Amino acid sequence: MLDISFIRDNQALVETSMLNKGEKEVGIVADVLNKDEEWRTLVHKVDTLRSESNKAAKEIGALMAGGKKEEAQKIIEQTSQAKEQIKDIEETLKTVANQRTQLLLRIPNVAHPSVPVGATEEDNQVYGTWGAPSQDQWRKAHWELLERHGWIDFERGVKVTGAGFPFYIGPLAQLQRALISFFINEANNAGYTEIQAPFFINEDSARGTGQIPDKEDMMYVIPRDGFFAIPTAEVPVTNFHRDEIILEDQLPIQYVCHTPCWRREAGSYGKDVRGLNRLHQFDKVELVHFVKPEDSYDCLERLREHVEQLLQKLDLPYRTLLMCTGDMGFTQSKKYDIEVWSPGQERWLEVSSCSNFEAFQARRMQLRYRKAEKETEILHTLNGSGLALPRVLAALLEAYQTENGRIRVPEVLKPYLNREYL
RNA sequence: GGAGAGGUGGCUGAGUGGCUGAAAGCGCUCCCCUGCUAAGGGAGUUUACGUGGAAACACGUAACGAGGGUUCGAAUCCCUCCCUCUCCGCCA
Repeated sequence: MLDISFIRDNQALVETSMLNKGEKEVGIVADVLNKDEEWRTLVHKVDTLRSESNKAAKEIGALMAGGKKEEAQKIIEQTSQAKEQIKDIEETLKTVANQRTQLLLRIPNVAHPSVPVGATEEDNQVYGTWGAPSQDQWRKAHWELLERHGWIDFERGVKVTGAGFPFYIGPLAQLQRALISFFINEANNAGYTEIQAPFFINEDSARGTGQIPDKEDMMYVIPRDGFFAIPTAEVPVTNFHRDEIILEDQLPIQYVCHTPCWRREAGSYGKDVRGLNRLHQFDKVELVHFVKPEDSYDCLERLREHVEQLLQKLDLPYRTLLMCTGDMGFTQSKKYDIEVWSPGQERWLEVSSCSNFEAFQARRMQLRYRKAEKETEILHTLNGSGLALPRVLAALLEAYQTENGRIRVPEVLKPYLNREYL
């Protein structure tokens, strides 16, 4: 969420920024300012009344101690009215405060000036490309390869769980495990701390990173215990430091975390869901940063470079998109998507997005750091996939297939797999 | 899951109705003293919000696991929930 005083000082900017992100209900900016005004008036009122009643209570205490019961009784009678008034105001204050935050939570993060203004994915900028996408006609789509080798079992996945929950078998399972190790090792070498996180999160955590109230439908729910299955490791890892004050000299903090991710993907059916393109459960290695505000945009570039270099080492052609305002999402202020070339399908597959959230998540989470001068400030959070496994698997299988249908092992994975072919 | 104990500031740990945002100790910061070192003295040291202020800061309110309640007044009493520990049960 945004800082209310920032909204107060920059109403027009927040409104245009909302429109740029395709959020049409600009009226809520004015609404939140009105609510805030109302809220502050009430706070002032109730604080004054409480102050008076605190004073009275002290007087009563003093009188009682002095044995002057009657005088005390008099004051008690006088204050009983004020007490009711306080209760009333507290009641409305609670509602108003609630409405105020609800509105605040509906205002999206403001995009960085360097972000192109645009409505749809058409308006995303190609930030860079690497490698030469193969156009070989003979290349098969990964699902054909997997089927031929019997390395994936969708049918039994349906039997055991449902659509979108396949079994990975033999070499495919090994390949995925090798990739996970490779990604984590690369991150370790780049200074990330490896961390393993819970796969379920509670409501506060979901709110902290912005999954609710915006995107609750994407998550699987475990109602009996009030948990959500994580849609990405971003949620538990970012919430790791929720409600904390981190000392300045401990920053930056960077974590790498491998988890499965669960997404309901409600309403997404069609051709792009074939094979490994879109699943309800998939593995991902996630990179999460906590940095000082002044460092966050440098950090975003380093994060992007790290992720790109993973694909370079795997020798998989990719392109990097700078997402436009309309396509980048509620919580981000700037975001890159990295898409790997899938030569069997002849299309780009998104395998990572690297985002700067600035203080948007951290403010919700009360995640601060203490500066040397002792005052505290909300810090900035970033994250990026490094990388999402199934689509990397898809691109890799297609890119490393031979004409006779075998799959070569990429050079950097040989230490993990100890062979030439899968 | 059952029984019991407990949750207080960066840490340890007092505190069973008012003088406690919180004793004491430790830690930390600043200052003084000390010709090095050890030691000593003094001051400070939670957070959020509101109001005023350019700021320093001042004032007010709230917070002693969370949420309700009793009371003129609650860290202290009552209720619900969460969490931790010990024992039992159950298990990777």
